[in-house]
Amino acid sequence: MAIKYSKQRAVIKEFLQDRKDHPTADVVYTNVRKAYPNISLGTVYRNLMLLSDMGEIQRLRVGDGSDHFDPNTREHNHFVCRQCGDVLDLEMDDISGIDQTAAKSFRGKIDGHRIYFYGICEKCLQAEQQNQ
Amino acid sequence: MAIKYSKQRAVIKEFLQDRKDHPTADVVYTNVRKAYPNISLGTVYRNLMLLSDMGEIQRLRVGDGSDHFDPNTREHNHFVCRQCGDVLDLEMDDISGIDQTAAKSFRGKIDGHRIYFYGICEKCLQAEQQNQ
DNA sequence: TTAAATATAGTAATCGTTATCGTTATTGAT
DNA sequence: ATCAATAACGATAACGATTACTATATTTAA
Repeated sequence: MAIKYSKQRAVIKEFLQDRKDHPTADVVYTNVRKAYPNISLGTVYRNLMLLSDMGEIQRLRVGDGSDHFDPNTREHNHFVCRQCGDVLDLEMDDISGIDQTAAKSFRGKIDGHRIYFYGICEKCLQAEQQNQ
Repeated sequence: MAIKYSKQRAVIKEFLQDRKDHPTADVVYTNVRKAYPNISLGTVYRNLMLLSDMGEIQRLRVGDGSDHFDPNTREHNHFVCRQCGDVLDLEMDDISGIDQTAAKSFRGKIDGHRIYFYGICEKCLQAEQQNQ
């Protein structure tokens, strides 16, 4: 099961690299389709999974019903807007110590975590002010 | 749209209270069915959502494909076992300050977060040792 | 006790994702 | 360059979790 090159996979990865948001499979599909009209949704899913498994991208399950994909595999946190649903990067002071903090009171092996912050994003806050 | 009492909702809530794990809708359904054989899956879903909306229970989207429900609405964190998929409570030192830490470098309004720790639970660790 | 409103069971529909399958593309060896 | 193997493709069906629909039953306040 050696991995072979595919143009489709290259295009999908390239598209992801250029986005600062964290698109869902469907968004990747509709966009990649513009340059590559007969790519199939299954191919998009298969490659997003493959890229995640290879550690070249990150799959985010933010809890809004569909998976989001992040080309940045560095450990970092995310913010989810309750209004528009956008998923944004959230750079912050290092809190990697929380795994140890958690381990203190837990009788299993902790090897990682995911944090999702929720609230209203800058864009929605501004729109809110305009409508008042 | 006032909320009316329903025996089904009471039974669902009661069942949840008695569980220390965090069952999915389907688990709630198959169990509640034993005492209440003709309850419908739709009713279980509707009431779990309703109870979440009313703030009487918590919906957890841990990223394993189905929602889990927690009768404990207090703010606390969770652990997800990579092996058996169990979702466990994880009591730990207060880290509620992370919302402020996150806010420092973010230009939106943060009003909460969810943290999921991942790893191998105690039960699976023990089973692992037995098989060696 | 009755009428309005809400909840139910049963079932169909929807949505995101995964699996299947016959065809096409990549790759390493000739 | 040609070939055979094998991985990837596009199209579409299947799947699992959740939501929507509808006719009937239950709750509730007057």
